[in-house]
Amino acid sequence: MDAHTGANVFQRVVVEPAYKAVSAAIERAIVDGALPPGAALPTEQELAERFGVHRSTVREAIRQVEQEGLLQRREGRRLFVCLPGVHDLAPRATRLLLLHQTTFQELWDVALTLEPLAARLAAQHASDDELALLSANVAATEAETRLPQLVALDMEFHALVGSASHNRALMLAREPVGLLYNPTLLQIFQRLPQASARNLAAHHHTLAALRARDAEAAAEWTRKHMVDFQRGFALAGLDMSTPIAQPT
Amino acid sequence: MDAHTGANVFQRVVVEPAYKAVSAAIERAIVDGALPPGAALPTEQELAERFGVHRSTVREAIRQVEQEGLLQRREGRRLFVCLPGVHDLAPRATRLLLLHQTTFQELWDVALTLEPLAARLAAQHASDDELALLSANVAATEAETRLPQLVALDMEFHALVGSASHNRALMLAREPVGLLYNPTLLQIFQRLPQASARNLAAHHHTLAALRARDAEAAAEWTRKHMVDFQRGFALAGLDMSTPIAQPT
DNA sequence: AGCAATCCGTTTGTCGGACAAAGATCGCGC
DNA sequence: GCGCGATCTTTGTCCGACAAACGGATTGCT
Repeated sequence: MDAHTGANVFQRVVVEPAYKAVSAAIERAIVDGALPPGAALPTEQELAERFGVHRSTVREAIRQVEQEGLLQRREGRRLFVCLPGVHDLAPRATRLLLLHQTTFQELWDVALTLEPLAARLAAQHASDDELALLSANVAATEAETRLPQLVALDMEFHALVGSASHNRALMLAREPVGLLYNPTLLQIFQRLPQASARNLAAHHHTLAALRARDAEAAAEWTRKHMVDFQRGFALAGLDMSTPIAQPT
Repeated sequence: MDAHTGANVFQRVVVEPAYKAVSAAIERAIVDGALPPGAALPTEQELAERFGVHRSTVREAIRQVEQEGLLQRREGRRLFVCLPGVHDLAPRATRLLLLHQTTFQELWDVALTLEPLAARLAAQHASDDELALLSANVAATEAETRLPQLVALDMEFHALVGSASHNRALMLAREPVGLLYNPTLLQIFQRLPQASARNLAAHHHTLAALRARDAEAAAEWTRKHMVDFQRGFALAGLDMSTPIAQPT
C-alpha cells in the first residue's frame, strides 16, 4: 500500500525537545570524560550561550542529568560532576519492585543465589579492613537486644559481605534485594524469639569462613543462613507469595 | 566548644528548593496511588496553581519525575503516569558499571550464578507462549550467519529466559549484566569460528530442558554454557580483568 | 603588614509574562 | 451523521527580572 508513492519512506519526524537534547549533550560530555568527576559544571548562563538556548531550557536539562546521579550539588552552590554510586540506583530499583508488587518468593530466590556468591567472593577478596568491619558488626550484634537495631545490623552485615566481594556488578544486583529483605526480617524476629540467635550464629560461622579464606564454607554457611531464613518465614506464619512491603 | 551558648543546637538549616519539593510531591502522589498508572498528569498550569509556584518551577520538577521513569509522554502531548519497567533502569545500571570500570570477571561471576537461576526458574514457570518465543529465537539463530545478528539473538535468548523466570527481582538484576556481556561475545565470535555453533548447541540443550520442565538440567546446561563462554574468552586471547567496553 | 569587616559581582532559584506550534474541541455546513 | 475549519488548550521555548547567597576584591583598623 502506497508503495508507489513512497509514502512509507517519509515517516513521522520525531522532534526532540531542546531540553532533552541539552541534557543528552551534558550527559555525553560527562560519560565521554570531557567533564571528569569532580569538575564543576559550567554556569547555567554559559551553558545557555554555548547551546544557544535559554537558561530555563538549560535548567530543565540540568534537572534531568541531576536526577541521573551524574551531578551533585556540593557546598550549597555550584553543581559538580560525580560518578553515581550503587546506593544511588538502589532506591529506584527498590521502588520499581515495590510498585510491581514483587513477591517475597521472588526476592528469596535471588537472594539464595546472590548472597552465597557474595560470601564466596568475599572469602577470596576481602581486605583486612573489611574483615575488621565484619567482626565489629558481629560484635555489635552480640551486644544488641533491640529488634530494629538487630535487623539494621543484619542488613549491614550482608552489605559488608557484598562490599568485601569487590564485585560491583554483584553489589548493584544485590542491594535492592537486601533493602527489601529487611522489613520481613523484622517480622520474623518479632514472631520467633529464637530467630535472632540463629541469625547471629550464622553470621559467626560465615565470618569464621571468611577469615579462613574458605570460599566454599562461606558460601555454604550463607546458603544455610538463607534457607534457615525461609524456614523462619514459614514458622512465623508468613506467606512468601504475598507482595513485599515498604522498607522502613 | 560553644556548648554554653547552645550553638550546636542550631544547625545549618537546609532549605529545599521548590522544584525539589514539587517533584517529591508528584512522586508521592504517584507512589501512593493518588495518580494511578495510566492517569494523565494535570496541566502544568494547574499544578503551578495548586502548588503555588511558577510554571517554570513545575516544569523543572516534572523533568525530574520524568527521568525517574514515573511519567511518560504519550501521543506527543500530555504526560501520563506509568510504572517504570526493568528496561528503564538497566541503561543506568549499565552506565554505572561502565563508569566504574567494572571488569569482565566481575560480570562473569554474577552471570555464572544468575543465568542458571533464570533457567531453573524458567523451567518451572515458563508459559507455552514464552517457550514458543524461545523456539523461534533458536530457529532464527540456526538460520542466521551474520555475527552481530547472532550476538543480538543470543542476548534475546537469555532475556527471554529471564522473562520466562517470572521473577522481576531476577530480571532487574540480570539485565545490566546481559547488556554488557554482549560486545564481548561479538569479539569471541569474531575470533573463534566454532564459538557460535557451540553457543547454538547450548541454547538447544537449554531449550529442551525448559520444554521438559527439567529445572536442574536447564540450570546445568546454562552453567556449562557460561563456563564454555569463559573458555572461549581465554581461547580468544582476551583478558577477563580488563574493564568492559561500551555496548554498541 | 596582618587581619577583619565590607562591598560588589556572580550564580542560582524563582517569578512574571509572552508567543508559536501542535493537539483537542467544538460548531457549522452539507 | 459526517467532514472540515475555527477556536481553545497545552506544551516548548524564550525574554527579562529580582532576591538571596556565595566568592572574591577592597577597604579599614590595628
